[in-house]
Amino acid sequence: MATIGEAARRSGVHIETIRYYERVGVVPRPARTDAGRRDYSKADIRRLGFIRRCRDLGFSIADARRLAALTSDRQGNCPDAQAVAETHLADIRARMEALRGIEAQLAAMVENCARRAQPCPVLEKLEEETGRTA
Amino acid sequence: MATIGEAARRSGVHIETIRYYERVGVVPRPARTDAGRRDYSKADIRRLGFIRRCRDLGFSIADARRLAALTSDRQGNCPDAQAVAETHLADIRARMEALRGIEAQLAAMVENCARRAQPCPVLEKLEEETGRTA
DNA sequence: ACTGCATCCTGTAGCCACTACAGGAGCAAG
DNA sequence: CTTGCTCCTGTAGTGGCTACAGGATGCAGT
Repeated sequence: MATIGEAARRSGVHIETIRYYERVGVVPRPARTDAGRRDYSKADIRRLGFIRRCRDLGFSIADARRLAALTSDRQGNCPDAQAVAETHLADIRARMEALRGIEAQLAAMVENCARRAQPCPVLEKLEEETGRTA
Repeated sequence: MATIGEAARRSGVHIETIRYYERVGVVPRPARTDAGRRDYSKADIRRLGFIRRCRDLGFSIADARRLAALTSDRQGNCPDAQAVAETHLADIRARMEALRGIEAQLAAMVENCARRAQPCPVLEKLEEETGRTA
């Protein structure tokens, strides 16, 4: 059993974030000491680490909650976990695609700047009358 | 001179977003009709389109405001616009890098799922005791 | 026993860039 | 004159934290 500070150190989740996770129900409420302080079990701390790894991989809190709920019976729910991961992977790839497009446009603008083009290529491009990109 | 609805259609910025932009001061307050309705000039609408193109390229509102302020005297301020664009480009590239790492990890997990690995590779990976990725 | 500091508690407000109402007023066509 | 569209203001919600304010507790050193 550990204080919130120890749980934070061991799980890699900030104290304030741990309390936030508790508030939104993505981690269960831990035990309390007689004085009313949070008291974390090893399982609690493992759960915090699980959520952090989900977040590091870009999963939403809602997805992290879903994935955590699947950890109880592993075998049967693998298709569910796989579906969550695949949907997220598709989303990540879409975001990369969008960034690639932006990157290309910005790179072109900056390159024209380097060529000392006149007038300013950045502002020229932004003043262009275009339809929506998105 | 145009209503907010026309300005929205022509600039590609939603009505609610236009009012939001006015509130945060990234576009100037437009004229008003006698009845108190917003009345947009061509310059106003151009400015809205400018801001939208900035946002489409991922610039923050603060950057969009800075860039818009530079449009008055073009030649002299090109280095300023270039600096804003270059900083943003670096940020975009960093984000792409982060997504690439995530994409690789997710792709590996999902691929193992396809191989019918046991136990569930997605949950296994998330339960690993790791140091922080970020 | 007392002092001082670290850590903990709750609750609230701020961040970004919108988005979604609620509740009301005007305006143009049939 | 009614219907339905657009417009107005103001406020609250989204996600995922982060940063206080203002107080209580715990523990080490003297």
